[in-house]
Formats: sequence, structure tokens, C-alpha cells
Amino acid sequence: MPKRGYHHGNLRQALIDAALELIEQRGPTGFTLSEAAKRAGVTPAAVYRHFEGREDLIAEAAHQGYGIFADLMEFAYESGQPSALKAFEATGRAYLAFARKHPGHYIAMFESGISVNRTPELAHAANRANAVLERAAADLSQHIPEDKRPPASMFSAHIWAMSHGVVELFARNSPGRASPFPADDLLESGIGIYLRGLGLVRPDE
Amino acid sequence: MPKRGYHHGNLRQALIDAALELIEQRGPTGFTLSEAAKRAGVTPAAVYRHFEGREDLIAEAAHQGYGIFADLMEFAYESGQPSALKAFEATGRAYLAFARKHPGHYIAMFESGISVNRTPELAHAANRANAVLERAAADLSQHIPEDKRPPASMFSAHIWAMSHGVVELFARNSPGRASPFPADDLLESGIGIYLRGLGLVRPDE
DNA sequence: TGTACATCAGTGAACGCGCGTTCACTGATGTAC
DNA sequence: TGTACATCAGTGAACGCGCGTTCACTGATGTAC
Repeated sequence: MPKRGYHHGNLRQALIDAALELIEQRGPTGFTLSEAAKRAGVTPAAVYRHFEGREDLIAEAAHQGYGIFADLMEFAYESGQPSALKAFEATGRAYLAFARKHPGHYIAMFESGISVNRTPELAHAANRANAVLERAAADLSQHIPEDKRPPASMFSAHIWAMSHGVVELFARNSPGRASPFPADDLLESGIGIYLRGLGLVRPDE
Repeated sequence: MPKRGYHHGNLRQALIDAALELIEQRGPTGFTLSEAAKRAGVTPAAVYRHFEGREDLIAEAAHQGYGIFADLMEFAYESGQPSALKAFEATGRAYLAFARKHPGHYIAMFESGISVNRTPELAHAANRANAVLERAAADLSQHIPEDKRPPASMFSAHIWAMSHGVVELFARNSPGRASPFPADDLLESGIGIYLRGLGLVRPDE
């Protein structure tokens, strides 16, 4: 529990949380350091005790997001073992679930314009998430005859792209762009068809 | 040719062009009405002779983008006729080509946060683009046995999502997120695998 | 346990800035006769 | 063709605002003895 009084106790995290909430509500454009400080019940100047500035605060939010994301993906991957197919499909679902459950993080990570190479820690966290998907893809592609096996990184890039596209276009209530289908179904069926195309699931499955 | 002198001649379009350039260079966040006016060689106040304000200017840029986009898609669709497959693949390529060639428009359309339902004209232009892809998908799905044919709108949503994901993640030089493969190849191969999954191209093609 | 002092995490006032928007204006252009 | 006038498309100054950031400060907390 945060201590109360003059000293906040856990202002750093409170600022990140406020930033995430704000990003979620107003988009990356709408985020301001002053407003985040206000929501954390603190003067804008106080932010500078914990962050270098506006960008640094967003970057830290993204960093935490990549951490959560990678954890979720890893958990999903392992939950599907020992079936390579189940593990892969679980990571796909985890992607969408993350975007749904942590929209603020998702936006900070992918839409805020901060570079993943801003700090080594950030890059590392991002790579970890990417590596899970790539590993799942590599496992699965063992079941494809070697000569017609696409590189695992291409395989995972396809899935990443479709997942991201579904999130951006259909999972968010983007104003006016109504989803023709529930995003979960859309992603699940899209991945299913793709995997069939690789010969990884039976045609009539 | 625009007339020179006190009166600009074609300020309206010059402002839209300046806005597109600015959006392309700085992202939706970085766009300001004042800077756009400056680039068009005009006072910020002059903008109000042609637009209601900042939002309206972006919306108009997006509107023109949807128009160009729909035209390109239609052209691609027709250029592939009478083969449903060729027509479909051409629209996929046209999607990426548009994003490449008109990044400012693309960002205004999909990342600026303006609603597609802002005006009836904007909604109409957006629907026209969407309709082309859906038509191409519908044509193509005629070749799938009816009982295992997915709805054309789902089919087209999958392709739209993958295309958008490729653009956002790999086609832009998003800072630090290097593409593992050329975006064209990635999209082409992804769509190829997907179509194979639908039984629309031969497994060894 | 009590006191003196160092450290820490906030405050609050101030800054310069660029923003979007408004307004009365004026110079350029188009039109009537 | 020339003149008078209406319309139009800009100017430029001003506004209020919220922003990110800085600074000297001060109240709260932790530590040594």
C-alpha cells in the first residue's frame, strides 16, 4: 500500500498508470505530462523526480507493456505444449487478449512513435516478445517438409501482421469502422486458414 | 498553373498538400495548422477561408486519400480480369503500393484518429475502397465449394488486416523495427499462403 | 527516547513557446455600365 | 476602353490556453548519537 501524506510513496508507478489510462482514453496525441501528473494528484514538476521528461514516461509505459506482453506470450506458448499447433494458436489468442486487456500499453508500444531502440532495456523486452512468437512458429514449421518450409521469421511476421491488423482495424472501437465480425473470430479463422495453407492443419478441420 | 500575387489561386489544394507532407514527415501528432499554412506561404488565418479548422483540413486530406485509394484498387481489380485470382492479387499489391506512394494520405486515413463517419462524403469514399476488395474476394470465393466458403466480407477482412499489419509493422521505417523481409514479399507470400489455405491456389504453386 | 541534522520528494511560481482561433482590415479581382 | 463599385481572399495583430520544463524552496522522512 502506498503511504499517504506529503510524500506519495509510489509516485513513479502512479504516474505510469495515469499515463496508460490517459493514452488509452485520448490516444498518443492526447497524452500530456501535465495531465498525467494531475491525475496522479501531483504537480507537473514532480514528474521530473522520476522521469527525464514526457518521452521518457511514455517509453517506460511501453517498456512495462512489452514485459507483460512477453510474459503472456510465454505463458500461452507453454500452456499449449507439447502440441506445437496448440502452442502456436495459444500465442495468437494471447496477442489479441493482450491488446484487449491492456490497450494503453498496446498503444504506447505500437502507436506512440517511440522507438524500440530507445534504450537497451526496451529493445530487449521487445525482442523477448518477438522471440516467443518466432519460437512457436519454428516449432510448428518442423511439421512442414523441409523443402517447402518458409523461414520461421517470415511465418511469424505474417501472423504478427495479421494480428496487429485485426487489432488496429477491428478490435478497437475505431470511430466509425465497425467490425464485420468479432475480432477474436476474425483472427482465429484467419490464422486457421493461413495454417491450412501451410499444410499444418487438415483441410476439413 | 496557380496565379501568383496577393491571391494564391489554389490555396485550398496547396494547404491539403502541405498538410499531407507534414503528416508524412511528423506523423499525425506533429501536424499543426499553423505549420501547414506556413508551408503554403500563407497566414494561419487564411486557412479559415477554406476549412472550418484543423480537423476539417485533416479530414479533407483523408477524403482525397480514400478517393485515390479506391481508384487504385478498382484499377488493379480490373487489370486482373477476367481471372478472379489475378484480380484479387492485384488489389493486394495495390494496397501496399498505395501505402508506399501516399504515406501522408495513408496516415491521415488510418492513424489520424478522424472518424470515417465524420461526413457522408468521407464515409462514401471509404466504403467504395472497401467494396472493391470485398468484390474481389467474392469473385474469388466462387471457386470454393459453397459449403466450405467463408463469407466474402470475412475473407476480405483477413486480407485487409494482413495488409494493414504489414504496412504498419514492416513497410514503414518505423524507428527500430527493421523488417526481416521486404514488405512486398512478405505481403505477397502471406496472401499466397492464405489463399492456399482456402484451396484457391495449388499447393505446389 | 530525544534531539540535530542530512536527505529526499514534493511544491508553486514562473518562463517562453507555439498552438488554434477571432477580428477588423485591405489589397486584388471581377462586373456593370 | 474607362470608371465605380461589390466581392473576395488574403493580412497581421491579438487572444487565451495549456504545454513542457526550470528553479529555489520547504515540509516530511530517515539516521546518528
